[in-house]
Amino acid sequence: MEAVQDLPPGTAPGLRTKSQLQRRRRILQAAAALASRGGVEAMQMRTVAERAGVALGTLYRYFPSKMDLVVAVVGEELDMLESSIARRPPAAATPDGRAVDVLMRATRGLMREPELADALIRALILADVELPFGDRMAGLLVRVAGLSDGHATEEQGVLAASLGAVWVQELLEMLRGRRTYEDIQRRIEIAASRLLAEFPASRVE
Amino acid sequence: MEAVQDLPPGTAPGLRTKSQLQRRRRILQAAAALASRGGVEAMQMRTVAERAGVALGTLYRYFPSKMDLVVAVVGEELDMLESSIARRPPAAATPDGRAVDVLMRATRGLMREPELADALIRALILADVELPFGDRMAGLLVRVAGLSDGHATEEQGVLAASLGAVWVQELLEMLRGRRTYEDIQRRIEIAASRLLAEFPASRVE
DNA sequence: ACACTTACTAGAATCCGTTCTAACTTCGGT
DNA sequence: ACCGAAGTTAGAACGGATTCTAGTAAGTGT
Repeated sequence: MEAVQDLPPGTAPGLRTKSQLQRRRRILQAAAALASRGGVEAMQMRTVAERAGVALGTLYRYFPSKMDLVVAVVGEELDMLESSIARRPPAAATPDGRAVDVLMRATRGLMREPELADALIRALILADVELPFGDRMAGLLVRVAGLSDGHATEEQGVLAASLGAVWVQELLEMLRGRRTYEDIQRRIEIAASRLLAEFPASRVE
Repeated sequence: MEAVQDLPPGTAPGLRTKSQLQRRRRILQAAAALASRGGVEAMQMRTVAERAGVALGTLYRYFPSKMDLVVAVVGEELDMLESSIARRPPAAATPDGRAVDVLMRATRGLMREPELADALIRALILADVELPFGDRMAGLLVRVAGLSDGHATEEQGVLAASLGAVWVQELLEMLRGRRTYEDIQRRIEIAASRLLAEFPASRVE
């Protein structure tokens, strides 16, 4: 139930030897693979351990709880999203257009592995841990909406975070089978147009 | 993992005798009491059963899973919020003002029992069940924002639901200790002013 | 090489949600 | 008053996350 103090993203410190990095990698890989089909329930700690070729105790040394493991997996997915965005930045003309673009791209990515997505999103919401998720997503949106990374207004931050919250909620509804991709797109567009409309400038009609 | 088919809100059908209603009541009461301190983890099925003076099997007959139990408890809380609002409707002049009023009133209510709130919110978000929560809250917001209950635009519905999503997210952050009441108020106001600003009319500022 | 701290392993043990069993009650109809 | 269906009970049993234990391997400083 506690935070992952060690092993932050990137080249995780606290991992001295090469074999430890590899272990960590194997674990994350096994976890993601298992979750990809079967969802959370398929991703059992014993199974992950076994599949990663690691003792249960060791798994727990690397990830003190299942949640921590899930959070780490999500972190990797986010890394991928960010690099995808860096590779091919959203092209829309308006800030809200760009934000929608990014969110829908992420949505498509998640839809490709619904079980994984389900597991990840739920776990994230549940997480007691410092979740780099909401913040990271909000930061990403602020950035993408076209505000110089560092110095966003508080208001801008709040609005970006709000859009992120809406998105997460819509994803959950989708996972519950109550939204189609098109639903989400439409709804996110509506919310984004309100939340991220240009600040000082004109309002298109 | 499944929905509560029987026992909808109000006078729950499917409960023939008086003693069954009382059992149900005792269970819900015990559950809420346990969750009030100690949160979800304190609300263990065995404990609830014991404290309600009911066998474990019976508890499971009334509420097929812990989640169903939590959902029922939340339902009761929502009933209370709605009746509180009916008693003393929000007075603010603008739709977004009224929405903020309602949300902050709900926030205060939840803050009074943080452990309970934590348990309930998380469980709800997790729930596979048809959760009358998002919808109920969104409907409440639409209503309170001053749109004739029945015939809200799709856009209005989306916007109300969005504000609800933002609120839930902020609550979660609060429960994680990352927001104060004032934070939430400020942030909800910002989001609401964007999402629920008068539609055709002027924009202040 | 040696001692020592730290990491890893296999497996048992614990905790809690959930399911199952067998016997006992309660209720509605006759 | 009696019968069968449905509701209850105490308690055992099962499954999966998490914890604990004792012993083995690996890395570090001297």
